[in-house]
Amino acid sequence: MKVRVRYAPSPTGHLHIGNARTALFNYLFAKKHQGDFIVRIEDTDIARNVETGIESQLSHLKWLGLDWDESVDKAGDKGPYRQLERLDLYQKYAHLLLDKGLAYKCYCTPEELAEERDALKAKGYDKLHYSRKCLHKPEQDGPYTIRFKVPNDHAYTFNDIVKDDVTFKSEDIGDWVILKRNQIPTYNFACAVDDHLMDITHVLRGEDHITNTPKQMMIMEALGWEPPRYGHMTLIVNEQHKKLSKRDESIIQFIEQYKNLGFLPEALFNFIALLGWSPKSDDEILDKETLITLFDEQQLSTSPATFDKEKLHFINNRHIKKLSTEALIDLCKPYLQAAGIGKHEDEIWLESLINVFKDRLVYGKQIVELYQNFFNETFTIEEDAFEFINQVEGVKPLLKTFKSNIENIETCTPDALKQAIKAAGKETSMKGKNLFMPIRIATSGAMHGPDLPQMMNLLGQKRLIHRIETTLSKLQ
RNA sequence: GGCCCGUUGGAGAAGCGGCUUAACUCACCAGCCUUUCACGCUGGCAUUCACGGGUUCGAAUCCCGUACGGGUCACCA
Repeated sequence: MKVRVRYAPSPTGHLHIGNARTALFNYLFAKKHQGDFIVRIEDTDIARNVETGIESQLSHLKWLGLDWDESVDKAGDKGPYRQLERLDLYQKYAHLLLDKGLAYKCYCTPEELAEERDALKAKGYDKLHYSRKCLHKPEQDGPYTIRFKVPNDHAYTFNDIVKDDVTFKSEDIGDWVILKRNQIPTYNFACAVDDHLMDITHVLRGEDHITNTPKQMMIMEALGWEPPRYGHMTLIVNEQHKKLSKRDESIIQFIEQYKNLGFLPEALFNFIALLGWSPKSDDEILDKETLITLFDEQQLSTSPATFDKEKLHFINNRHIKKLSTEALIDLCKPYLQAAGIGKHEDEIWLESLINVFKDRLVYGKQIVELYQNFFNETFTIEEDAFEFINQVEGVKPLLKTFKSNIENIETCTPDALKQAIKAAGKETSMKGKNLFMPIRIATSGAMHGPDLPQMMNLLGQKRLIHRIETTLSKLQ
């Protein structure tokens, strides 16, 4: 049987990193097994739907490099792919269950139910299940919901792709609503119906869905359907080991934000694939095609995946280093322009700027920050750098010589600057670390940084001279 | 509280009963390279797998208990 998986977002907001991961693993699984990847829109919460939700979800999936075989914009023969367009289907099956005596109409109001629950809670009960008081109520007028009659004394066991055998007992589940007052299905019901009707063979989703599984299984069973294979991936947690909450400010959570910061889609794809999964290979910098061939659902982790920001930065940096100069310029240019940087400079200047920072650039927008720290008009020397330079024997003659060498340069190029360094070394008999470090510190203020001649060239003669003078005055 | 799940170095993680004197990656440290820095390369960094018991010739790996952490209990998805 052909593998068919689905990613089923609700259009209530932008693409979240957790959802992106679900989508990504379903995609990987489908591609790995030459199956179909379907995107189904679960928009049954009409109060929370956002106008642009669908478009936003789909466009960011696409940006990440996930393409689908069937969805709202790419019809297959199992559509429609939006749940609000399938209401007749859910209603049909809900009434079928009603006819079979496996479900019943409930006339309780939300207020009544809340009261009931509060009363149970007050008595200290753990199970706040519905009382079933409408189970035998005669047919009456007015709004109603349809509740599924959960079988007594039934165990739901499934072999989870990630967690192996998992069992839930029916006594832990109360009769639940399958069709709301507004005749729209609830999530678990619509999901079960659609998974069957769309021939879904495998369901890969977050662990927060694991308690939904028995509910979906009982619908399948009541309707005489074969449930798909389920796999529940561990949650993504933050540094405090809490589930990523959309309000958590410590982590950037939406794909769009990463895109806007100038993260690369292939890097994000790479990073997300490592969230709760690991390849057998040693290398962790992987492209989409490699990830597809390497993917193995047996390698899905059972312990929570910690969102490691450092790792994301590392991975993105590695992908940036792979970029051609042209691609990197395309990435950085908009941020520089927005910050008003380099307006009067030419393409060559831009290219050398980017080449100088390429090695340490984490994401596109960071180029602005790097630029500003680097060209800062108020030149300051870092503490450890000053300590170092201050104890170098003969540092002042060296810097003076170097300064005059620079002043004598006619056309400033990296090569001319390199010669200036060499000459200063020769004239003052300084070499190695004691030659390069003072020059680096006097011109950049730090002990670490990009390639010296390249960087100095970017700074320009005037600024270099000024910085060396500042350093000299501090040295006394 | 009930039910489900997890716990390996500074960090992310591999490990699926003997090949583990615990892989790999990040960070850190050292060496080489480059007359500096960065890159790159090489090496160092858990005698130990939350704790207690058990099974076994043998356990990070299986079982039980404890502690801690998390998820879930809607006419939300």
